[in-house]
Amino acid sequence: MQKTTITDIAKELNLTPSTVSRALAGSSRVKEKTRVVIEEKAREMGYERNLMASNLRRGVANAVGIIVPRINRQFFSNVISGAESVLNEAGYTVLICQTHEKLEDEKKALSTLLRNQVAGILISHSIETSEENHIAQAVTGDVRLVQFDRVFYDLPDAKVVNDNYQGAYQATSHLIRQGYKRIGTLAGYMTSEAYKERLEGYKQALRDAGMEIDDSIIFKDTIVKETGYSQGMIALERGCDALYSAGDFSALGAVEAAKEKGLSVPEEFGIVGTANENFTEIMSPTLSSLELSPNRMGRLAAEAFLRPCTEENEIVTLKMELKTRESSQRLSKINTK
Amino acid sequence: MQKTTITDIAKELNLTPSTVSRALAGSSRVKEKTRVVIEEKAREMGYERNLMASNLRRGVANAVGIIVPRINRQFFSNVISGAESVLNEAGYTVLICQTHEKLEDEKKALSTLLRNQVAGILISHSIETSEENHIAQAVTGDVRLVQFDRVFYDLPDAKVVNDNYQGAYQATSHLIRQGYKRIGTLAGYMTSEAYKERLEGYKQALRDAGMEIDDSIIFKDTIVKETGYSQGMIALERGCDALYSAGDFSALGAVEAAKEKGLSVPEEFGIVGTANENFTEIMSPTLSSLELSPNRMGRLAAEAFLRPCTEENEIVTLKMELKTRESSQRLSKINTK
DNA sequence: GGATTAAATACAAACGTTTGTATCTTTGCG
DNA sequence: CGCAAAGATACAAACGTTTGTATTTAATCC
Repeated sequence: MQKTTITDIAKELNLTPSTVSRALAGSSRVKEKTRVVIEEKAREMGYERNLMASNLRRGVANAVGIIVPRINRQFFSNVISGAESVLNEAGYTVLICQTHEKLEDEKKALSTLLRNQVAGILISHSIETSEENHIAQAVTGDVRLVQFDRVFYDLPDAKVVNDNYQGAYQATSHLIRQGYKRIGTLAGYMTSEAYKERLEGYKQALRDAGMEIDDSIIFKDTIVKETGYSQGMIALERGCDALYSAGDFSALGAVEAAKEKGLSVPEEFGIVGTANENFTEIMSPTLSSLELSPNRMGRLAAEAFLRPCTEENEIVTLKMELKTRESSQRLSKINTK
Repeated sequence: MQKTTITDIAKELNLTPSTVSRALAGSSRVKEKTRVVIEEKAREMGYERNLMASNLRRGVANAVGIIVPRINRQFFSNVISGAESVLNEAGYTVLICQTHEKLEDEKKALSTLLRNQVAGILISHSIETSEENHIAQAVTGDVRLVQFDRVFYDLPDAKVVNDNYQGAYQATSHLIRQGYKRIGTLAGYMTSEAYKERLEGYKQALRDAGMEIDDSIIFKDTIVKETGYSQGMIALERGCDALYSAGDFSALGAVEAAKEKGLSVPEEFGIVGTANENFTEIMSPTLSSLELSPNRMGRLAAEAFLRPCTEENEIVTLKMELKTRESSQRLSKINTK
């Protein structure tokens, strides 16, 4: 059972493929009446346009690639989900590649997508990626690039990012207002602008409150639970009574460390995480966290791609919202109002 | 800056496109020496095979589609992740579609994938999907189908499923051994074979223990936290002292219900969930749960697709492993050994 | 050394669409 | 009625590969 082609339809109706093609594309060059007949026949014969042929002829695929470090992270899968709805709506197919945080895989992914003639690439680079050359040189001419979350500001394309600075500032200020005196941070990977910005927000909040910045309680290069635990331990030993963590998993580790030290949270130790993972509401104590909007980020990234002649280097920034929960709520709610 | 084609390379070397094509495909019909020269030139000119053209000519794309209800569910994103590694390794591109649990979207996804000439489709059908006709008729001749997790056994293709029956049986038996006397179940959606099987496993465990099966404490058609809470409430009112839940989120809701009723877990109320979501270890009390192997399932589904002439209707079953945690561990560990 | 065979490469058609140009119809107008 | 101008459709080339067949070149043997 061969798939039906426009040539089949044309033969059936004593027309030419070109007319059929134009009819199905809704061109004004074919008479209303014949168009209806053609559409009817196409439906009847179960015609489905062969995208390979169409794309080949037109020189582009209506496919868009998305490159993320890991698809099975809550944040990224939600970004993808958001982008996918918008892109499907607009008639695009979505190709998804993971880099597993490896530069090598990122290069492979770019090349795969280019071979597939994608019309655009939405990318959040891997932790291993410290410079943007391979991205710049991969994306030539007719492929539109959009970066999200983890971005290189030097590339001339649209970007959608979290307002990491503002978020970290807000979280840290909150801890200060709660009366914590020695506030450290689990700062994450410094290869990523996102984490650098969070660190800056943290620092500025301390400065604005007239508090000292102590490098010995700024912990870098990790975002998982295990290292959150070990770095949390060290932080406690160095006298921290609060931490702003650039990730929720590391915050979780730090909470465990505090419990093990016999400290009560939030009375003796306060903490705010980032990302508002689903477990933050479930754990005990519940974890205060900065809420991101991954789905929204995905939608916006997709829209930035779709927008026809957007100005180069447009940057969309998404505010982060602090969800205050038990882990940092030392004063009663009334007092803080 | 036009992309280089095999014709460009051919001209440059005074050869024909066919020779270049064969050389790059590693055909034995071209001399070793010229192949090296061609490969060299191809690299030098930055050649990348145009997949649109290649696929068109060969009649298939080396792309595989994956259809899941939701990409941002821990379980499915891990399945995808597993499948993707295997498929990428084998030179396939992966197209991902979500159905949002809607039949309409599922049909759309199938049609999208077929238009893209995918070589195969890995699918886990939506909750709304109660029969398999649209899948059967979509997948004609040369498209290989593999179902995973939620499957229709009537379709003649490879399947990868969890051993739901065994898992539920194991979980329920565990609750029985712990001395719970009136064990209900949050059974999930009956449109899915997976949940039906879990229900059967639950029933059989009760039967084998000589316990009565009471339909009034078998709750159906829900897997989220909110309904877990409300159904949990009813279960408690009907005298349940334990529940096997076919999902972790509904189990979470039931735990909340028990807490609200002032019952201590696991002393007065025991519960086991399913899926081993990441929050099960984090919540308090920690939640016993049946562990699935989504990544493994993805890999196996991909391998089933790749396997050349596998027997039709091959079914791979993955054992579920009970992770015993606080929520069901009423007897001391020593006693249960 | 010429005939026979094998190895290497060239030729050309095909995949199904799209699209610029050419041809044929119809319509409107003087 | 005849002619120009639209209007509608046909023709044909092209997109970049792949692949069966034909042709050239090199190797082998008596």
